[in-house]
Amino acid sequence: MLTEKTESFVLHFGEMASQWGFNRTVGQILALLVIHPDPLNADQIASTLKVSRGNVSMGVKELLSWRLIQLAHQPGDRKDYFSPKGSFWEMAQTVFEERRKREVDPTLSLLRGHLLSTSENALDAYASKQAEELHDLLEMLTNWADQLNSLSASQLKTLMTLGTGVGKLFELKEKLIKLVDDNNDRPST
Amino acid sequence: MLTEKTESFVLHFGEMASQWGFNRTVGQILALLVIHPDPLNADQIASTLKVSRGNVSMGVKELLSWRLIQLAHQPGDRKDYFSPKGSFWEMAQTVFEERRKREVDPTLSLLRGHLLSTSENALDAYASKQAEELHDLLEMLTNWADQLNSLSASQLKTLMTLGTGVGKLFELKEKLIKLVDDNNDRPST
DNA sequence: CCATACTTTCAAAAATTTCTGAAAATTCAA
DNA sequence: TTGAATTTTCAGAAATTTTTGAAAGTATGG
Repeated sequence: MLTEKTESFVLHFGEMASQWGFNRTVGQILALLVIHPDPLNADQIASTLKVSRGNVSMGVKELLSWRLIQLAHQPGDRKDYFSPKGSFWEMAQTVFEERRKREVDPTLSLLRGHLLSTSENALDAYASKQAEELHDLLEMLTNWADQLNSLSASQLKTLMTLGTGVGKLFELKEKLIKLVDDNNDRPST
Repeated sequence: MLTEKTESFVLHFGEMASQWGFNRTVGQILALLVIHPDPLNADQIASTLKVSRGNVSMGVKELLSWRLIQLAHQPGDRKDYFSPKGSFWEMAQTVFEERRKREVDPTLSLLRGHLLSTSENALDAYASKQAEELHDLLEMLTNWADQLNSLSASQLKTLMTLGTGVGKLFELKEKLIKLVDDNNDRPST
């Protein structure tokens, strides 16, 4: 039995789930486990979310395969109990990494394939040029994402307490960019 | 008529499209326009992708509403011709920004709602604590994303030519973090 | 105006995804 | 072993999303 606030939280994350590569039930299960202080078993999840037992079994299996939740047992109870695994940040890191593997890496491979083969006509030549540009952008973005993703929870916490300090870091970065820009613009003067 | 390479590119982006909030046809249309050196009209798109005229009309309408493509006319031809609007980076910026508005901002609002209201019981108290933690993480991540998203194309290009220099920036950042960490850890020594 | 060229709309069909629930499989205490 | 408790599977049902294509709508040159 959920309070109104909690229910809205769970329903909202059900709706958001598809954006993150899960279906609604999977999102709701994760949300429920995250806002609940104690581990829950599959029957509790099913009755709370009003979905079938089989659906919970599938959802829980998927969340385990993403390593977003973990299994535990209560003494004297044969049921499986589930709880979130790691902090929000660790969960986000897991999802980012997995999605990069599933979606970005294959795209980069495809684009590299385009670069290797030579083009016989003008259409192909233009396509190759575009493929290269997209490849470079994607590679650059994934590099940045990897850097961010490699931050430990404690490093992130520090950054968060820094608050506007994060902005400061970017100001610094911009100065550096400007410096390089200027060098590039007048290499001969 | 697409070459094999170009066709694989278009089909791949059709598959990827759902990850970016579009349907397959919309992804294929955008990919086709991006890889093609000249603007195409709706009939050309429909016959190349082998989808109905109506489907192209819907897809093109959506891409226009996202400002990812633009409309132009050829002299002496009443048909509408379409071409991508802006660079890959500008398109990525557009999609990021729109998705933040549609997906992240509502989530932050919901979480803030949880923070405002007081909790009557232990379950609610725990839920509020979790909501706050997630809120702070999301807000921090969107701040970073906004900073990255605010880079101009030329700034980005400079960063790309820097190559491993990007890594250097992060090393610098880590030194700064460490500095603050150390101050926090022993405030009295 | 009108006729023609073109675009949009949208109800229904098709395709795809998700969910259910009964049956099969597994686990474990006795 | 056995059998009760529990989980998993998966074929079909339900829900949702996408696509089609014919009809309605719009614009333009004559």
